Amino acid sequence: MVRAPCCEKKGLKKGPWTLEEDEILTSYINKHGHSNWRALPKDAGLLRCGKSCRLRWINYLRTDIKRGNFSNEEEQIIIKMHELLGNRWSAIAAKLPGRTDNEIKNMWHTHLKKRLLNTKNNQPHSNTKKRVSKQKIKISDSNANSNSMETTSSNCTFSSDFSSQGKNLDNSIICEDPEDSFVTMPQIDESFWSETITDDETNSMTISHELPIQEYPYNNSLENFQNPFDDDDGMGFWVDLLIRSEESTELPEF
DNA sequence: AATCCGGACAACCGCCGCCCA
DNA sequence: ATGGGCGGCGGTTGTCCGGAT
Repeated sequence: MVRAPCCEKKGLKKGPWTLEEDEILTSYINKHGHSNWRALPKDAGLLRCGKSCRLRWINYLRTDIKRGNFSNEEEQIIIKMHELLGNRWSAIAAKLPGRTDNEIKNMWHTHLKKRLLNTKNNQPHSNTKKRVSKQKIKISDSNANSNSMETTSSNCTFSSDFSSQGKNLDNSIICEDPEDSFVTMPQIDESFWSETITDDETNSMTISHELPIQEYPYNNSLENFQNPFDDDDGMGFWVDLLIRSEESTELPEF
């Protein structure tokens, strides 16, 4: 074997990335690409392991990352995809352009899982409101205090994500209820969560698991949700399921 | 004002499968 | 055919921050 040994951890830095490191990584990848993650940190002059660089790039620095709160449509797609695929975050992420598996995984564990749990316990809806957190982007470095940016107008929060090199990766507007910083969510029928799956549909699910993950045209709205799979190839089920459950484009209340 | 606590999310760890020598 | 490196993935942990007390 001629390859270098894996994971030489001596002297490698861990923990939050600094703005300077982000800049180095971004400019290196923009210039040379990332064909070899293991060699990259050494070539770029970073005291990080290749894995750490890869993670930082994929989850944070990539320019095509969509940042900001998940839309209701995105949340519902995650829920439905999770019903079908389980914890296959990367497969779910492949269906949500601009979202990373890590982001979706975090979203699931911090928000969606609890909602589903509450629903399945048949707990009454405590209220009809869902908190919307203000988007606040942090750039982790020694001067972190000065790196958060947030502006608020009367009833909307406009947040800009300034990542490395001052690049604006995403601008997002989070509208809030002007009275109490909550948004009111409509209620939908409990049957939303208990779709009956027929034998035919189950078969379709089984088949779909064996197919390569494909991207479907997701245009930020389920009204624009096109099913590229139809039923011929067995991928139609979950798409149909999503569409059928989307009479309302809002999330249920808990 | 200080402290505590829980939520959110970035980052790390370990495993697995693929690919290459 | 085999063994090891590498990338990718999912689970878990660490850290920060805001709200509550």
